Amino acid sequence: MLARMATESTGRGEPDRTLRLLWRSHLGEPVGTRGPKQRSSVDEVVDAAVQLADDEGLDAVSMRRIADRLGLKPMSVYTYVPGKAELIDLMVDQVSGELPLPVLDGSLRDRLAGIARVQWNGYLRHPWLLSIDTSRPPLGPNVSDHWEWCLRAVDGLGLTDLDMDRVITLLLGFVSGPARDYVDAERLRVSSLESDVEWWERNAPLLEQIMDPERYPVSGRVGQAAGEAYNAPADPADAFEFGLARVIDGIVAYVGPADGR
Amino acid sequence: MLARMATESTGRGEPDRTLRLLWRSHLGEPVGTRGPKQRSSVDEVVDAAVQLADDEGLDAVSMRRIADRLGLKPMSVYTYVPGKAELIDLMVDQVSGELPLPVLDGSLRDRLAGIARVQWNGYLRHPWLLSIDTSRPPLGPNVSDHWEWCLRAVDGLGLTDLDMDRVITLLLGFVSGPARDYVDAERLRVSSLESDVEWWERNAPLLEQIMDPERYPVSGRVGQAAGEAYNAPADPADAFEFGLARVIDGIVAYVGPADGR
DNA sequence: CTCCTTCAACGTACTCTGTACGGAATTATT
DNA sequence: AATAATTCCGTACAGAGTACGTTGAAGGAG
Repeated sequence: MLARMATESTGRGEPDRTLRLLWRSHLGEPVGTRGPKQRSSVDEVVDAAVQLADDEGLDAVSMRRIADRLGLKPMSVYTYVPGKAELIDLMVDQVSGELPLPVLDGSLRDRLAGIARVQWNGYLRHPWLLSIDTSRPPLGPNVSDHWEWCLRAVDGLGLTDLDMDRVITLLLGFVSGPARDYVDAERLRVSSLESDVEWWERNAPLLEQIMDPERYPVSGRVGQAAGEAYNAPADPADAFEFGLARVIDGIVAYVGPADGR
Repeated sequence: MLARMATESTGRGEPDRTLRLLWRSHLGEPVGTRGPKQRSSVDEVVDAAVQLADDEGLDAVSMRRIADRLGLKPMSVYTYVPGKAELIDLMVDQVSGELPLPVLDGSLRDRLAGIARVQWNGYLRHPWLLSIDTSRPPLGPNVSDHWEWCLRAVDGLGLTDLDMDRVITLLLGFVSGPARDYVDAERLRVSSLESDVEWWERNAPLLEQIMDPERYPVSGRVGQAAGEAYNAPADPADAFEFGLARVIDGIVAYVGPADGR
C-alpha cells in the first residue's frame, strides 16, 4: 500500500519538526545539547533507509533493519527521526538531491524532454519513489531546487504563472506512468523464474477458452501485435518515448507559435 | 507500500488459479463438491474486501477484517482465495465491472475525453485503485471488457495496432496522476484537523527563513500565484482538465488530419 | 446403512511491522 | 556537586500475512 506522508506532525503550534529536519544542513546544529553524544546522525539514518529501499524495495525499510545497519537498537532510531512517515519525506528529498540539474538551453521541446528524462532516470535509480505518495512532496531543499529548475524551463514564454505550474505538473505526472510500468516489468523479469512466454504457454488453453474473439476482436488483434513486437505484453520504454512526444506536442501547441524565443 | 500483484501462482504447470477465479462466473461451479457446504462465497469475500477498501482504505483490508465481516475466522478466508495478492486482483476486476461503457460516438476528441472521464470517476469512487500496482492488470472479464471498449475508440483511424495500444496506454496513464493528487488532497482535507492555511501560518516564520527569494525566484512567484488561485498548493481537478486537453491535442495531432471520420 | 474420502473451518503459532512507555546512563549547565 | 536534559535501550502491544495440523461435516462407494 502507499506510504503515507508525514501529515500529522508532532507539535501543536510549534513549527513542523519535519521541516527543520529537511533543512537541517542549512539550519546548523542545535546548540547546547546536554545528554550523551549521538552515536549516529540523521544523515546516516536516511542513507541507510535509502540503501535498503534501493536494494530490497520500500517494504524492506523498517525501523528495525535501519537500526541493525547502524548498530543501534530499534527504538534509538526514533531519537533521530520522529517516525517512519517523516523518514520517508527525508528519503525523498535526499535522492532528489542526486538528480542532475543541467542548464537547460535549446528549444522548448528539448528542455521539456530533458526534464522528463531526468525524472525517468531518477525513477529507475530509485524505483521505490514510485511507491510513495508524492502528491504533496516534502518541502525540502533538494525537492525545492528541483522544482525551481523545472519551472525555469517554462519561464518567459508568456505563460501565466498558473499555466507554468500546470505544464510542469503534467509533464512530471506523465513520467511516473511508464516508469512504474518499467520497474514493475523489470522486477517481474528478475524475480520470476517464469518468463512471459512460459506463462502464456502454460495458460494458453484456459485463455483460449476464455478470450473468445467475438467478444474481444480489437483487443485480441492489438494484444497479438503488441506481443509479437515486444515479446511481452508491453514495452514501457517505448511507451515513455511515444507518450513524451505526444505530451510535448500538446504543450508546445498550447504555448503557441511563440515557441520560446 | 504498493501491493504486489499475484505474480507467483500456486501451481507448477497447472493453469493459474487466479485466472480461474477471475473468470469464475463464466466457468461455472465446480462439480462434485464433497465436504461441508461453504458458508460464504468468493463473491462475498471480494465484496467485503471492496467495501472495506472503499470505507477505510486499502490498509484496512486485512484477512482478519474480511473474515469478521463474513462471520468467519481469519484462516477460513483462505479457502476462498489463495492469498491477499490474488484477492486484490479480484477486487480490481470487480470494480472494473462498475465502470460504464457507453457507446462512444462523436469526435475523436470526445471519445478520448469520455474514456478519461470514466477512468477519473472510477478512481474517485475507489481511491484505493491508485494504491495498487496496475502495471499488469489482472486478465479478468471486466478489465478485458473495459480494455476492448477503450481500444474501439481508436480503431479505424489508420493507426497501427501498436499505436492504438500506445495511445490508450498514454491516456489512461495520464489520468492516474491528477486522480492520485485529487484523492490525496481529499483525504488530507477530511482527516487533518488543520487546513492548508493553518499549516502555512504556523510554519510561515520558518519557511520565510528557508525559502529565500534569491534561490527560488520562479517557484516562489508561481507558488504564490497557485496558492492565491486555489487556496491550496494545487488543484488536481484543474490539473486534470488542463492535462487532458494537452494530451488529447498531442494525440489528435499524431493521428493526423484524418481526424477519425 | 455404513464407511471412507474429501474439503471447509478453525485453533494455534510464528515472524514481522510501527511505536508507546519507562528506566538507565551520560553529558552540559547551574 | 547537584540538576536537568537527552540518548539509548528493554519491554510490550496491537496488528499484519499465513504455514500447519486438527476437527467435523457431507457426498460417493460398497
